[in-house]
Amino acid sequence: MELTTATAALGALAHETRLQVFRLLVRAGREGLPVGRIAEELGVAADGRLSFHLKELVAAGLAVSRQEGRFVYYATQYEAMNALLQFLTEDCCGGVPCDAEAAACAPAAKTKTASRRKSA
Amino acid sequence: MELTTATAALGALAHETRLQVFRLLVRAGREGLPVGRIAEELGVAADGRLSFHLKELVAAGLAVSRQEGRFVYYATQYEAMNALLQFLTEDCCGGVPCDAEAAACAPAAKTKTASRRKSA
DNA sequence: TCCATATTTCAATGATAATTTAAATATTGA
DNA sequence: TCAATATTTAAATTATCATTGAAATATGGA
Repeated sequence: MELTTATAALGALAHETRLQVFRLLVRAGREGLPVGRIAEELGVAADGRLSFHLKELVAAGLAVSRQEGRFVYYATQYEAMNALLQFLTEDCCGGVPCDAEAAACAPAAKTKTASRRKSA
Repeated sequence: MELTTATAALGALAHETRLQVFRLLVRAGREGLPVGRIAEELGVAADGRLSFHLKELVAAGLAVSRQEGRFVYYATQYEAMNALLQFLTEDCCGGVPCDAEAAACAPAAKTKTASRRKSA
């Protein structure tokens, strides 16, 4: 992962509403949630503001959207999330064994591939 | 971890210089690095700008500083880092087994305690 | 086709964060 | 105590981001 990409992703998460949305979507799994449902769960309005924040998450690569009927679903891009977490902890403590583990979260519905990496 | 705390931490990381500093410190381990060395490693000036960014990391709880002789050392606050990563992946996929693992990195020099959490 | 629901877009304003420049503080050794 | 190294602080400018308010687009059902 590139520095610029990581910075953009972190910037997208550095906002209370977006962070709440992101965490909600992480919980929601690969199928995601429609905008109205996101708004409802977080107790915010489904207006231009939320739309703006959702777009920011997509622009940063942390989420994807798809239209389904008259609803637009947003879902976590788990690969990007994992790459970001790994980027942050990379070569922790200079490679000396220190219980470092790359964070990983992949939705069971889609794949059951173990995400444990070689701990180097 | 609280939403506000996490947002602040992510905001601190959402800057190219600070992100580079953070990753450098993660690699450096608990003893950390003096400011001049950080500047040298990253190829940036050890000026007010770097000082400002270092302070931001400390303010966000992601780093700590200590004076040693005429040098000021900065080091990763691993506990905060781990808490943040855990916060981001919390209840991934609604608790359904999906290879979710809380990220963890603790410097070997200080503790060898396994940081693997119950994967729920 | 017309209305209602769902979501997005845009332009303007207001709020925050980063860089610059310059001066200040702290520690060590001569 | 003077000079040198190491790092921080502050005020002003510039750049970037978020909110507001209102209009626009899209889909499905009556």
